[in-house]
Amino acid sequence: MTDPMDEQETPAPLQLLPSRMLSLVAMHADRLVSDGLARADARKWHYAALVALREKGPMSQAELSRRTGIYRSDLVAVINELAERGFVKRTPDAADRRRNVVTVTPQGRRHLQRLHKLISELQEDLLAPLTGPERERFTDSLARLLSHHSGRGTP
Amino acid sequence: MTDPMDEQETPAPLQLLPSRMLSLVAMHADRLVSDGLARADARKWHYAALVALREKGPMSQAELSRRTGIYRSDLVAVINELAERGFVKRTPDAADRRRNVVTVTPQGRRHLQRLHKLISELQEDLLAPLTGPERERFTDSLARLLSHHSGRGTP
DNA sequence: CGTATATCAGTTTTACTGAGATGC
DNA sequence: CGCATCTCAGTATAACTGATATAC
Repeated sequence: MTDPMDEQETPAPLQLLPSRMLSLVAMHADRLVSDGLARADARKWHYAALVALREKGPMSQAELSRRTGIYRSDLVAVINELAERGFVKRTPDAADRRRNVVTVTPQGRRHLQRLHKLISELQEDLLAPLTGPERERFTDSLARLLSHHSGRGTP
Repeated sequence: MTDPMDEQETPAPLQLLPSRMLSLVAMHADRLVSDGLARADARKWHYAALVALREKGPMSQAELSRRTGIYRSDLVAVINELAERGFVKRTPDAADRRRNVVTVTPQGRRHLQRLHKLISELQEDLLAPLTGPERERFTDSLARLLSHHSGRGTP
């Protein structure tokens, strides 16, 4: 009493759809990273903000928001958290008094070093089942997909 | 006046972290698929449910929930939507009157065919920038990552 | 004036939890 | 009785929107 009507093309088993696998793997990756960062009392946006500040130097919150993709409104909380922990300093911009300039402190720099190490290990864990060359091809493909689907760089 | 303290390892530009790229590409894939399905008046879970029913034949909602990963509570709405459109039928199970048996209708089967075609095209769009062999390697890597990080099959 | 900034408050979305009614 | 099923109602999280005050 199985289904008597087997027509033309059989839908792929759900699990094998690239879009679905991407979504699931991304979820796992996300949990991996979030949990890892949580153990270091950090969140993804903490890392994103610190990296951006480290790359480009001190900048306003609006600027930081644009660079990291964190919403201007949510950025407030992120900076609060980083400031509470002494990793960044928020100082009014003398030149444009609407702005706060966000600066990484020495402790923030040390913290970023730790996070960077942590994150590297987590990427390692994430890609564990792939060989070296496979990882390169995989991340290269990801980069190509990303730039193709987001018109350019930071979405 | 750039930052005078450049220590050891430079954190990778955020955009190039595999975990981050995965997340972004997955988001794009998700929008692609969701939007595509929306144009066919469908949602991802509709497809998932129909595929599972097509694969295994009629089953109870609890069973369907387990197979698709849709939460028992959310499944109700999914089945409602599919039933409204005449794609599935919900009938009490005579053998176990707690259960509803969900069956795909002929229209449901046709609908699934359409969705299947649509989804295939969308996968095509998703992987457009990759060559044939690259796609194979990419999806193969995804599958390996998935099975590695979810202990097995459906999470 | 129109535009940008920082902040706060609120919505929307979706995964997820809890509890009740029914039946095994 | 304990356990499973279906259902509804509600929480939690995070992305996202809107509005306000201030300054350019």
